[in-house]
Order: sequence, then C-alpha cells, then structure tokens
Amino acid sequence: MTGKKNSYKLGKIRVENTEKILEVAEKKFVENGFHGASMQMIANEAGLPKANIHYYFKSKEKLYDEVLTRIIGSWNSVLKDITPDDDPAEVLERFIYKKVELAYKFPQASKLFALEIIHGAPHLKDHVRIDMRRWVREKAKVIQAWIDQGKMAKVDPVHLIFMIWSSTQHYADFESQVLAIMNRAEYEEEDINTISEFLASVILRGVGLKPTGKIIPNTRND
Amino acid sequence: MTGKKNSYKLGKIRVENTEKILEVAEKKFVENGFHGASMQMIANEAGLPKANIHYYFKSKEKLYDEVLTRIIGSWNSVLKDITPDDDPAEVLERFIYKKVELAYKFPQASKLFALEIIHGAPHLKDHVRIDMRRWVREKAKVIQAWIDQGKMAKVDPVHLIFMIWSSTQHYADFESQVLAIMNRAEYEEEDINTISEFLASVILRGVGLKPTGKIIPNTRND
DNA sequence: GTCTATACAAGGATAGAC
DNA sequence: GTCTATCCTTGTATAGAC
Repeated sequence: MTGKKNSYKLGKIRVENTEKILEVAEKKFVENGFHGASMQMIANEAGLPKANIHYYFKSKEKLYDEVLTRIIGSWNSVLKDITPDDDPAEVLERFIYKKVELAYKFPQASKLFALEIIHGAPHLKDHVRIDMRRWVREKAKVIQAWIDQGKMAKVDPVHLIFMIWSSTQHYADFESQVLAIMNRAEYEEEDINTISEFLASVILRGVGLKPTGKIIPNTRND
Repeated sequence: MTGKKNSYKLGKIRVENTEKILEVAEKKFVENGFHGASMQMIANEAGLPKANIHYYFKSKEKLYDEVLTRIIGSWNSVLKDITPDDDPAEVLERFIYKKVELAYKFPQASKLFALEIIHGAPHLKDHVRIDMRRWVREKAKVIQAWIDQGKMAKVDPVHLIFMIWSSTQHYADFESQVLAIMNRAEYEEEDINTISEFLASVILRGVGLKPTGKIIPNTRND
C-alpha cells in the first residue's frame, strides 16, 4: 500500500510538473522560436532544474512535439457535424464567432501553429496533414451542396474556409500589430464582439447571406 | 586612377556579396527562424567564408535588421494616393489584387514579416510602428468618407483593412498548409487570378460594392 | 579586401550522487 | 524521482596571415 500511495503521490507530481513545463514551453517557443527558447529558460520559468525537463521529455524536440500535438488536439471540436440541410448563415456565423473566440482565448496556441506552418510545417505529422485535408474537403462538400441548392452565392468553398481561418486568426497571430494600430494594450471582451460582428457581417453578405443575429456573444454556442 | 579603378572593382564585389548574403539570409531566417539559422549556413549557401559575413555585417542581429528593413521599405508603394473622390470598388479591388500579387511574388518577405510580428515585433523600430499606424489611419479616413457619402456599407474601416491584409497574406504565410490542402506542389498564375477574384468578389459584396471587373490579371495595375 | 584558425560562450544532454 | 556537476557540440565573433 505504501508503494501504491507513493507512486500515486509521485504520479501527481509528474502530472503537475509536465503540465507546468508544457505551459511554459508553449509560451517560450512562441516568444523566441524553437531554437531561441532554451531548456534553461523553460526550466527557470517552470521552477525546476534543467535536468528535470530532460527527465520528463527525452529531448527538446519531443517537448516541442508534445506542445504542438496538444494544440492540434484541442481543435477538433469546431464545426463538428454540419449537413446540407443546415442553414448556411447560421453555421458560418457560428464558425466565425467560435474562431474569434478561440483566437482571443488561446492566442499562444494559434501563434505556435502559425509559426510551424510558416516554417513549412517540419514537425507536423503526416496524419495531421491528411486529417486537415479531409476536414476541409468534408466542409467544402457541404458548402457546395448549399450553393447547388441556391442557398448562397457561387463561391469556391475551399477559399471561403481559408478566408474565415485567416481573417479570424489574424487577431491572435498579429495581435501585436493589431493592438499597436488600434492603440490598445490588450483586447477587451467588447473588441471580440465587434470583431466577430464585423467579420460575420462582411463575409456572410459577401457570399449572399444575411447575418442571423442569433448569436449571443460570450456564451456557449457550440 | 588605379586607386579609383580598384575601389570601384572592390565596391562592385561588395555590392554583389552583400546582395547575395541578404538574399540567402532572408531565406534561411524564414526556414529556420532567427536562432535556427546559423551564420555558417548562410555563409555556405552564399558561397563565402563565415568571416566575410561578419565583415559585411557587424553581427547576426545587424544582418537580420537589414533584411527586415529592406522588406518593410519595399512595401510603401501600395495604395499610395487615394481620395474621397475615388471609386471605392476600384480602389479596394486594386488593393486586393496588388496584395495577392505581392504574396505570390515575395512570399519569403511576407513570411519573415509575419514571424517578426508573431514574436511580438522585437526588432521593429518605433518609427515603423508609427508609420504603419499613420498609414492605416489615413486610409481608414478615406474609407470613412466613402461611407459617409453613402458609397458603401457602414463597416469599420480599420477592420476592413485588417481583413484585406489577413486574407491576402494568408496565401503567402500559410503557403505550405494551403498547398497541402489544395494538393498542389506550388501556386500557378491561374491560382493567383482565382484567389484575387474570389477575395475581391466576397469582400466587395460584403461591404455593399460590386466588383468592377476592370482589372486585367498579371499586368501593372498600380 | 579576403580567408584560416581560434577564442569564448551557450546550449543540449547525461552521469551519478542523493 | 530529483538535482548537481559536467561533457561535448555548435555558434558567434575576431585576430592575424595573406
């Protein structure tokens, strides 16, 4: 029983430490890039000796991979099940609001992913690429069905998805530029509503739809 | 005269070498990040001994700064003079086409700038920030004038500028993701036209305008 | 102006004591 | 499971020969 209690306690420390390390590592990788972030920096900020980081994660690469994997894993929730019978205005509006919310809540995650893609996605596993392609293909097919039913304007569904991705993520990835131009220290809840409404209104009208106005900001809409 | 001829010849070598170094450095910084790109790599690919890079550029930081400065300097051409009397549809359409063209022609430049901003813009000089803010304010003022004249829908001009930036730059910065999803090895001229037309059509309609159709792809429109 | 050789620091990783 | 001390590589930068 002592053994069990012991391993439980140690297990708890393990979980807490790895959690702390991953959190700090994400921040440091975003701020300084993969090579710019040193294990020493991460260890210091996590309040652990450098060797412990290597104990929990075999190498810097593995640590980075783990950070990246967790980020990607947390994204499979958006736009889960949509069908040709759904209302495109509602679905697209919800998609835009959700993406802006994610950009606001997890800007670091968005940034790290952006860095990875800009560098040519050297750490992205093949299955992720395939999953992403399938995800886009599926959603594009539904959008195309809406177009064929005359529910919305004839536009390329894939480029529409890119447009929603880029215009929403911009507020996370280019945060420092956006804030500098808007002369702000940081985003406020109000900005998030303004941004969501702006993007939803322009994009929906742009594809021949009308914003529903059904979405209540800052609540669960998923 | 010999002296003059000599310094001329040497000057020519200097220009050619610095040019080559800057070109290679830009590529390496984009691929590997600031810390990931070593002076050795850059020297090798430029076909020069490492010490020569230090001879032309005092330090790695200075080299990076120079690369960044040149990129920013090459961007002041877009949307130069616009006035409240101009036709918003024409101006915005030209803006979108121009930005897509830049993303296609200089993807590395776009990527390096994106990396810099994502990292919090630690190397961006204050005057650049100020210039950017002024640029946006000026253009926003003109757009607001168009709105006040009833020429286009009531939308926030600053967010509209962000939207055009983000959706166009996406094709450069997220190139690897876009190409993977589109199942392509690289962009072709045709893609550029498709993208420009898509973005112009959705954004213009989104702000209550009609695409003019005046722009002839792949020609000078500036 | 160019390049070889080298100084010096930083970083990733591990051995081994606790 | 934790941490100190250390190894070894790599990287920036420069001195000094040509």
